Amino acid sequence: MGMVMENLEAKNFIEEIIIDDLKAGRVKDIVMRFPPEPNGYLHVGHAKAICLNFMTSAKFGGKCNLRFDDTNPVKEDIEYINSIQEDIAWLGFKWDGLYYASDYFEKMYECAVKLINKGKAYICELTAEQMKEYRGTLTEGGKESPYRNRPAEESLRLFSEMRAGRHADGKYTLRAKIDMDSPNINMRDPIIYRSLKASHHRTGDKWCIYPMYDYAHPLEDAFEGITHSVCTLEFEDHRPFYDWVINEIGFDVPPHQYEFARLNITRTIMSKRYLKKLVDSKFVDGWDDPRMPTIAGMRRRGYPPAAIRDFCTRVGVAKANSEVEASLLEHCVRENLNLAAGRAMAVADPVKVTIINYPEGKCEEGYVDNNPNDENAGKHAVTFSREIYIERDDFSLAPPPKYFRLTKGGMVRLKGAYIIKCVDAVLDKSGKVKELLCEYIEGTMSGSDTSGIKVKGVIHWVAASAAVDVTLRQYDYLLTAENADKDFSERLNNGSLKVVKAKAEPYVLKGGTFQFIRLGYYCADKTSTAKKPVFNEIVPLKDSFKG
RNA sequence: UGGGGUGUAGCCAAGCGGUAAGGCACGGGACUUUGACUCCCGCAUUCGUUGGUUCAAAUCCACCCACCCCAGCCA
Repeated sequence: MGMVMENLEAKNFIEEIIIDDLKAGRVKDIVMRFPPEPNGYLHVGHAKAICLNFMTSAKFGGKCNLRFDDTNPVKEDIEYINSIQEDIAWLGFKWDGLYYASDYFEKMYECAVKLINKGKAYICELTAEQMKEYRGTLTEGGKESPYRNRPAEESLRLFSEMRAGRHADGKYTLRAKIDMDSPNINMRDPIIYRSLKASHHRTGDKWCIYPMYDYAHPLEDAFEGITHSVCTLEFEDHRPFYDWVINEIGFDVPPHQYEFARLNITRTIMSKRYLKKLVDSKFVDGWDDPRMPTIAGMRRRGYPPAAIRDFCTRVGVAKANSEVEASLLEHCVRENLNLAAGRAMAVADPVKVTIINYPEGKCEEGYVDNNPNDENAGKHAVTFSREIYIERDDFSLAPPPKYFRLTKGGMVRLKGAYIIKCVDAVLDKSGKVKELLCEYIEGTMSGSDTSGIKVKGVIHWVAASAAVDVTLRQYDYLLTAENADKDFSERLNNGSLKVVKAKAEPYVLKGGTFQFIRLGYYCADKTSTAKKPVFNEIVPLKDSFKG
């Protein structure tokens, strides 16, 4: 271990802490954990935490557990437990231990009894309103509860009665006895157990008291031998209580909590509460709707897991609140797809082109690389014939300066086939292009071009005879929000889901639903200044290929 | 007016007393059977402000300013 250590460089402050702990001999094996509450699907923000915990522990030869922090049964569900496991696995991580906070309920109860016996916890009868009043304010200390010095025996008795369900919810709470005058509100005798007669998705009706997060979390970490417990910034104020619990119960290898800034992405809703609202109100098809910033949604968009991992690595880990530009995520996706994705041509908004000098019924095959970045990927044939489709915006009646694609009288190369020249455009009564009449240039077939003609533009296309209809969905943007509190519904109604019937070459496309990822030419989007396409390839969505 | 945090380029982010890494974005050029990709080149005389210590400060000290979090029987 020591030898290995010499070569390790810290990439962020968490790693730095770990290296220091290792060097100082404070810990010898690193154990981390990802502890979601199963109350929703995972989103990219979680991906950052997942990557942090799994990658960091792996880097130091340690372990990383998946632990469901299921201490509030009313918000949790088995569906979320399943989806979370799926998503983490899809992201490419394997957890060492799979645990549930609910498995520790008995041990946690015992710890609470220990605290009561030590005189460090008591049963309080203050109502929620009184509790709030007694808690004090940000600037003034609180008042001690009249039940604070209740004898341990009495608290013990009431606590076991709570457990037995003999008291109504809200009647009693178990509180840690610390300091009602603390400037840190979390230390003003926080509640550690509440009565809650709710059926738990795993323990059923066995329990009717549930531990609070602040009390449960340090114990869960300690039980699992977690050495470095990483959470987000808003828990910084909770750390003193975390340490209090660890210290009062006493553990040989005390876990420590460290905090980092959560991920924010421009124009992206990253709050489970809002995402759940989107799902519940049916603004989206579900948690895995491709417009959602969830892991499941991104999976359906065709984002490769490696791209998400790369993104999480590139955003870094620090304590400054920040908002990463969506372009970084998009860059990671494009980069990954460009290297790995197989290519096929599809036309999202087709306009018919007739090659007037090409014989009816004749067809030829051209060959295009399956992946220009991978020599071993091979080629596939594309059929060329008299009637083809090209992208509507690959032709311009009134071309702006430096327009490289098709214009009246201009020439363009059809990728993998001939150079064509547009001789006329047939318009409908509204002035919209209905059909283009073109001529192909003999001797310009891709791969055997002897013409010496150079054209600036190359466009994608599909042959009318060979093309198959597919449903192409262009998800231009994830659901976004400048301000999630304002005009929420209105923005949701402007969702960017566009479903269009499109034509695609039949090579890999067997019909079904596809996400179209554009590769190649300039395609500025409407709301950003990006010149690069957001998408680069055609990737099957879930359940595609079934026609 | 309490406590806990954070301020380095448009956005992230290294830096840990020796004279501002890297990525994204952006600009310019080369290349190109998609204007993408790839490849070059450029992009902070300055690190929230103001003072102080020092031969030397983004790094140490002090003050100030700005922003974020905390008063759930949620996590």
